[in-house]
Amino acid sequence: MRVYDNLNPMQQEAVFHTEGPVLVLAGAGSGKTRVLTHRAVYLIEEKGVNPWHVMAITFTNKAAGEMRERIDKLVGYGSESVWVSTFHSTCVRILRRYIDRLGYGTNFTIYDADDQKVLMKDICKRLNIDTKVYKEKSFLGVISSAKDELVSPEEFTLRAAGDFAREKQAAVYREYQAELRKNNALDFDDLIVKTVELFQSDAEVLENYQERFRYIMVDEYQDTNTAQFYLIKLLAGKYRNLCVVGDDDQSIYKFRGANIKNILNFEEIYPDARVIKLEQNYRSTGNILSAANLVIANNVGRKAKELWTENEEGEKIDFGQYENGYEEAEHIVGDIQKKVREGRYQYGDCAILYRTNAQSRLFEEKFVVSNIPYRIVGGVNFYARKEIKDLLAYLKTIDNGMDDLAVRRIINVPKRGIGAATLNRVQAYAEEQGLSFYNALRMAEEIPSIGKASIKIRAFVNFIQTMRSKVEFLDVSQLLQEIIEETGYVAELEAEGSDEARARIENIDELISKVVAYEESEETPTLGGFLEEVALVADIDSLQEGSDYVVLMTLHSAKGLEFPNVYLAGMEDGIFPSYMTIISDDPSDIEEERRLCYVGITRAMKDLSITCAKQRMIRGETQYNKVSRFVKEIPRNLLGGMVRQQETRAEAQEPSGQSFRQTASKVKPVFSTRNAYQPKAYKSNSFASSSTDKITLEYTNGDRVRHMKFGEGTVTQIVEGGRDFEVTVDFDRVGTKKMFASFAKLKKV
DNA sequence: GTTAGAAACAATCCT
DNA sequence: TGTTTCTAAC
Repeated sequence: MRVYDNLNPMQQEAVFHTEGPVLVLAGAGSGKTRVLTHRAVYLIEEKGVNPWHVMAITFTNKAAGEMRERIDKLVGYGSESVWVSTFHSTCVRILRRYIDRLGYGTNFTIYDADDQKVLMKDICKRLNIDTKVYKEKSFLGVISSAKDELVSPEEFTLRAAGDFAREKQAAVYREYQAELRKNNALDFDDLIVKTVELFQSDAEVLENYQERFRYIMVDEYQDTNTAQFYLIKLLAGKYRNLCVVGDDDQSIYKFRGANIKNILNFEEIYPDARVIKLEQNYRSTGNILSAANLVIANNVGRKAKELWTENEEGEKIDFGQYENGYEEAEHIVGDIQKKVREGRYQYGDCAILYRTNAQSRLFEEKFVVSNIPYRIVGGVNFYARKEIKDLLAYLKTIDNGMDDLAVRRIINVPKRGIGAATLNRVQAYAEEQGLSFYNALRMAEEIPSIGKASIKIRAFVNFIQTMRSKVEFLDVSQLLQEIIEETGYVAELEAEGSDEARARIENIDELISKVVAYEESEETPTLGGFLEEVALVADIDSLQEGSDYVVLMTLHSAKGLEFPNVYLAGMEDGIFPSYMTIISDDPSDIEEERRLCYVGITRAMKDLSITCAKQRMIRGETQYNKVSRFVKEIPRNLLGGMVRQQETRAEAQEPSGQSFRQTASKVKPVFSTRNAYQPKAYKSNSFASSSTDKITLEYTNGDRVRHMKFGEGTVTQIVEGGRDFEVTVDFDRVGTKKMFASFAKLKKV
């Protein structure tokens, strides 16, 4: 029992109590992942449970990957049969096997937010809905919430009777669902909903999985929505060995349908549940933890618990208010630079957290100019970029001919001279004949009044048919290469020659390497398998530990992570808590923001800095914001830095006509970096790349190279340092800069 | 049918 | 400020 000796008594109880329902209320940094992994190990090694019967379910691939790794390390034999997966991947796996019992094809496609929007637009047009009055997005929101709550189109319709607006939504929902079925596609929410439907309608399938998953563990239980709740309830229905781990204080996904009652009422649904609280925090210093406790204490209706730690008090929390967002960013970047220079931290120890993705831009500019390696998590997903979606649409079309959306996306990309008028005729014909869009294309010659366009369509169809016939013989990567060749997609971009086109080509190269990586990681790689993986990756999944770059992300993305040195930026009323929650008439909205703040504070291990700005540009307008109310909930004695004067201070003054640079010096505290803010030279076009390949340089001393931001220049020096190169370049426009090759992405010209 | 430039418009957070 | 949609001219 050696492994378990490192656990504290509460953790041990959670690990050893294997039979029946268990609720583990695990505060931030209290070692819940350790509990989960050790529990899996205990089941297998001490209780003799077949690994095959053990399931651990999470929300992100990253969390699942970490858990898998740790279980593999601890379990001697058979750990690979433990089912460790996310909710969505789990459901996809089940549906790929059995969804034909619900009348879908098992090669269904998964629609992302973009696809949903395109589809919805189409539906609104068809139902004669004025999208100026009723927005597509609001319909999608309504549908998504309905699905989170397991409300079917039929039930929605019943409930809507008598209410004009609701009836309209019901009609849209019905149409939307019918269209998905026609395209043999599922949206994200459907993955869960359809699995629950399957279990409810097919006792044989349910029984099959109940038998398999005799011991179930659920991570981040406070984030589950109603559909996920039923999914778990059904699965655990037979053996009832269900262990859920969560923290009501970290419930921050109400907007996504998370139902906090799932965790708050667990004991009512499972009266025999054992409840275990983990309250010792191993992550943060005393000061940081006190701040977190005092902030969250302002919420009402929580499960009583208070974190404590044996760690030392540590540094005070550094607070600073700055004139504007630029100075805030400058200070933070300067502070990181300083701490790294002093050897206190590496770049990889530092994280900047903010409320909205838009806030990342200012930091990015500073990092680029300062030549500090950084990585932004979130924002536009790699797989949502135009060029990537185009190529994926080709693969999808080859994989599933019923996915009209994919076909429409690429039929005229690259330009084939097939225009809207022609497509409308094809569409009409398809509807008339009850064909899918693609099948209508195949019969182009039959379609009246389509004329010469049918020749162009024929060429496209032939291409797709040829590719389909090759699926069996070619690897996915070969398939992709051939698509790129035959369509001339990259060639067209090369011809264009703009910076943007070059960036796109880089992305396409990265897509190719991702395909190759997929083929290497999988025993039996398939086209469908790749598309599936792509549909389910989140940006956070690609964050790898041990890489030395500063990480920037939203507070939401940061949940579950920890960093030695954390910055909470933009702590202003109106930003955090957000404007939306301040004007909301539901007071619980503010509480959710406060929980988000709690999550943010508890990410920090040793150093925490809180910053805000007096004025800030939001969508071209200057806003003047007060210091966040959450900051005021932290007592002064825990704060260091330039604090005090701010609290009594009234609103910021009128903006003078001066530029930011000039007003800067008078308020700028501590670390005034020498380089004043430089206006950006070009449109920022940096793409954070996740490739980890060992780099080789395509240029040497004296070569001409191009940098995304600095333009062209001449290489004057290359110094090898570890697994990277430090390159010195004399740029035509901005002078000499030193940078790391892996980060600067220099291109030989 | 395609393109570029102008006008309109937008309010977090995400698997 | 940044992105999407509309319009007009090729």
